[in-house]
Amino acid sequence: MALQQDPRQNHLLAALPKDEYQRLAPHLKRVELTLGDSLAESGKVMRHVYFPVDCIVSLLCVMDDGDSTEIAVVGSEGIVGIALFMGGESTPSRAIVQSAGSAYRLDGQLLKDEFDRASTFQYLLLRYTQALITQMAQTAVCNRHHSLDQQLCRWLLLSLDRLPVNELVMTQELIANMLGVRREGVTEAAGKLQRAGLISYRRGHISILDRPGLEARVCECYTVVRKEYDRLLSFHRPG
Amino acid sequence: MALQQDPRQNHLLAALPKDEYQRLAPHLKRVELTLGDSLAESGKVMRHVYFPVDCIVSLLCVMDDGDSTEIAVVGSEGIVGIALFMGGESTPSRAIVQSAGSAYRLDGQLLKDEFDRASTFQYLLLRYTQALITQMAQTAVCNRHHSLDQQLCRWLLLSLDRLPVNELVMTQELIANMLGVRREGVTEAAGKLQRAGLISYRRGHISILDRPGLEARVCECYTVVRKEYDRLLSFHRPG
DNA sequence: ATTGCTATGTACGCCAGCGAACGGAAGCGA
DNA sequence: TCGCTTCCGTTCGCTGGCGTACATAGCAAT
Repeated sequence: MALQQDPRQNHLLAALPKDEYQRLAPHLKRVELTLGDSLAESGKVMRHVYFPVDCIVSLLCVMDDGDSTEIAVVGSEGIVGIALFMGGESTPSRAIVQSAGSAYRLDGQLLKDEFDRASTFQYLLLRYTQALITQMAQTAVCNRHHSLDQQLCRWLLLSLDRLPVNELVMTQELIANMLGVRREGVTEAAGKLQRAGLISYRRGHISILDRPGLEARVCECYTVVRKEYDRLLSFHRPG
Repeated sequence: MALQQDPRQNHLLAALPKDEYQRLAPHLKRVELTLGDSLAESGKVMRHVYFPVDCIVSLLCVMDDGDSTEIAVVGSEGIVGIALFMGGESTPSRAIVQSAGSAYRLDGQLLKDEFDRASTFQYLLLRYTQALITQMAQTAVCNRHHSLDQQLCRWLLLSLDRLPVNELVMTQELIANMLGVRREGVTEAAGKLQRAGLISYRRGHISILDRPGLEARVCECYTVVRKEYDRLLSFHRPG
């Protein structure tokens, strides 16, 4: 159905006034992304940005020894490729598809041109970037102060907020990569949540059974990020 | 002497073309900052931005239980108050003076006006913000993967890069607050560095004796941030 | 159904950093 | 000079997460 093909399922695109959107629309190309796809590599100049509609993209810092840590996630509320309008054209982090789905791709130069019109688009992208900064800052704090259990809750909730369904396709191994911890640690933490009846796990599929229960366990980091996203990004879809 | 009073000791101001600088100059007010001064409080709307010249400002996330963690530091290469041009007007983090010195203060509305001219100023501020993002991301990674010893090295080097001298006035208690660890942990880590002849500690004063030695011990996080700052912020002072 | 791979569960020793408690010493002010 | 405050050093037991190793169990392809 038509709605399924609407770029305006992405919140940033949805918030654009008509004229700005119509300038961009012809250049938005729908792309299907599958788990593990890379949208940006460390230090590599980016040629496009991506507006997710129903996928989730992780921003990961990768270390010399191969260990990685997720520093933020992006879903339909955002955009992948902020370095293009911030001016750096690349970042030291990678962008990896964490949950398969669709996105709309836009050429980097067109993005910059529209950004430089000092339009609503610029306003939206900058506010979004500030929200993203908050997420990264809170990730740093959480890494320092909170238990793996709580971090897993935070991670699950952040992912759920960006998905239309209550299930995510994700192995414990992958979650461990995201959080930058051991796989065994995730097994144990997930086991606790499962025994508490909050989630149900089966071979690469996590179902959330009791979201309020998760929210009761999660550390404040999730709430801080959530509120800041609401505050900064609660613009209305224009007529 | 006159140079001491030059706002262009701040690199961002220094990089402005003449006309843009002259629009701002009359509104830049020099302020003396002392250790512990707060330039921004969590959630509070900011009225000014600050361009440090020889002080260091820490951006801290404070948790409900009072624990805090530094997510980035700002010196003469940057600006405190990015939320003002990013659009949010406030952030969930605090900005605290970590090393006393001077800065130039600018009214938030004037900043926004100049930013919205889509001028060099905007270009510089956005690039700086991207560098800051890298610092925050790398802080998150470092918090996850590296030992307190290495983090202390990283912290010392990041601070040194922003100071004209080889000594910092800083108690171990404060460093612990910044890093989000116990004071005893800092004592131990600093003791190792001292025994290795890299630093010398005396009651609130740290002298760096062997900077290459520190660089040899520090984790890659420092290097990544350093390189990204160099890459993004190596613009020339215009005639 | 069998095979084989991948995902998950569990166990064990290890260590960095935590929390708490205390002693000593450097500096400051009276 | 004395006394008080702040800062630094050290200890001890504890625990969360690490590294390693191995055992089971879904799922898919043959």
